[in-house]
Amino acid sequence: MEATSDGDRPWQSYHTVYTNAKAGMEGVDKEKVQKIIYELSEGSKYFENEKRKEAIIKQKIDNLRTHHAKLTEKEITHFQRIADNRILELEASRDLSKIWLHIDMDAFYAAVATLENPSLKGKPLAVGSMSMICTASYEARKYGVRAAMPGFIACKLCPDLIFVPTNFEKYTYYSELTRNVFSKYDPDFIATSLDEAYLNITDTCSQRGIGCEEVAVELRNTIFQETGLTCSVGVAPNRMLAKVCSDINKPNGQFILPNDYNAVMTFISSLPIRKVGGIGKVSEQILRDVLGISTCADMLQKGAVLYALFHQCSTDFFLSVGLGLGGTDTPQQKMRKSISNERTFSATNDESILFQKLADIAETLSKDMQKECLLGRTLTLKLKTASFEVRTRATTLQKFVNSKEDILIYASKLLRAELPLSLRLMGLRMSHLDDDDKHSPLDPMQKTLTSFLTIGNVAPIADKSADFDASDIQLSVRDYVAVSYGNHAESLNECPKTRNKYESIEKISDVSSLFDHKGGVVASSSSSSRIIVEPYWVGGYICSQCGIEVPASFTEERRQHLDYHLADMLHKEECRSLLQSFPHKESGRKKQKYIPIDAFFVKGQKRF
DNA sequence: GGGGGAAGGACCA
DNA sequence: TTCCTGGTCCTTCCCCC
Repeated sequence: MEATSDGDRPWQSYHTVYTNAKAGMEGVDKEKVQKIIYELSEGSKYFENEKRKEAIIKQKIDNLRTHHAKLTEKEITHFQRIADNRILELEASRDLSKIWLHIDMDAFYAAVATLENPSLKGKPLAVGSMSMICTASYEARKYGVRAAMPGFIACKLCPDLIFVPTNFEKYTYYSELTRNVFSKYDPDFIATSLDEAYLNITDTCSQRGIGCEEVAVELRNTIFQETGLTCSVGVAPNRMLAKVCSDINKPNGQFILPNDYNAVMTFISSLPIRKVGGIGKVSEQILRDVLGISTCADMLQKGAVLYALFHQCSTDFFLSVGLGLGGTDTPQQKMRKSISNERTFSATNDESILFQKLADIAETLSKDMQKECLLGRTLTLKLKTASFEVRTRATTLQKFVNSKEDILIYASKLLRAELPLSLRLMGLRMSHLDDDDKHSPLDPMQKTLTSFLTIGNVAPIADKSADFDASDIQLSVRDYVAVSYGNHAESLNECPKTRNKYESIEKISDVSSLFDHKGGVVASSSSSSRIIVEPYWVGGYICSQCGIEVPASFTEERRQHLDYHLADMLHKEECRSLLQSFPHKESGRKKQKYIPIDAFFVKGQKRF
């Protein structure tokens, strides 16, 4: 992509991930592929954005080169001492006692499609669509077609390419079959995706008195018998090396790296850094162009300069790669740190379309979170403009949420602040995650319905009979909103941990009966715990709160309108709550000014 | 200076 | 005719205490 001297072959400097060799692409005419990709991309907005990104990386490389050139002898000696000490420490941590096996299903999605439809066997196949390919069969890879490549480019590379849509239900089914087999060799196996896993086979080898090679063969045969699918396996003393090894004899093969220091060091000495997980296109380019590093062994030789130019954690990683070290212990169950959903669409600046899409994404995210019983506190809106510029905007909430309504209220606010804008992608991410159980039923961060009812202004038509106990219905504001959407409560029930919380909720079939004549909120409670509901559409098109008329076809406008009233109602209750918490001051003071609803969404604002 | 939030970016399949 | 992902984690910067 950078300015090139060979003006008649500009594609040679267009670096894309698609031109990197992946298993099954060894015999590909790289230049031909590069030329086609270049010609199809040139002049597009995507291309322009790639150029922009490339320029940033080039600038970074130039800065690092300058920094490198300025290093004094004294500094290099200093950093060499640090690197030498660190290498000794890392070496001391080397553990050659474990046998790790990495298993990777061969072109998994494409293989499942072929299994279901044998007529596809031997044909170039792509799983995905014209906009993006998830996996390509080995026959397609011969043409340079690969995962994460746009379908229209793949079509040019391979005109006979057959497209098959994704089917995650089937992938999950076959993945489960493979996992049943994995658990027989290591009950604590680590699944990294539907088609990949790490197995610690140390115990299996010693208990059965067989070698790791035999285990690998047996495992692959069993997988094939159980699923009809082939896989590739790598065996090594740690997970980093096992992963590299499984890629060597793909497809349907295996590679064993013995648990021997010399074998590991010989293997690693000529290994290109790009083969190592965690080193991608950018890291490879920086290490190569700044320091001339291309193999793992180079990392050790350049340890001092690495420490001088990069952060310690990065350099520690580089040195451990140079020593062929990797994870050897089975890690504790890794907690998910975030959960997200995003969608690409034809670029548009039509706000109604954008808000509708945002609502769809919020719904998907909410369902995903509820399935995993997760609550989140930081919501990030991701936007990709028509010119491929990516922006993220985040907000941290005062409470943990996972309902579509909560997510949408805050997401809409974030989006509104960015408009007008022509977008081609929107995404929502929830981070700052916590387990649902921790917040139920008495999470102090969440407003309970009990407190809601005792605020005073939402007149509780509480049944004061002996069997009513407000603590029985410790529902948060989130719950209150969720319950008010009848079908939404059902989706919450998907989560077994939360199901009990909602079992006592009576489904409200006649919504209108729960509103007073002014359209206000009425709460009632009895042993069956009747719940507050939100505004509704009188006659199907008149808002019960403000009387505005919005036809049924204006789905998004109606949704936003109801969201506004809900947020407004909650907000007013908060204000009243605040006023009531200082009753002794109220009489002597001017009545507190109504706080604008926007104040609730202001970044970082403390909410009472 | 440390912790936490926001924004951007790298990596992977 | 047109068409370049989705998900996650990490790093960096900045602000506040």
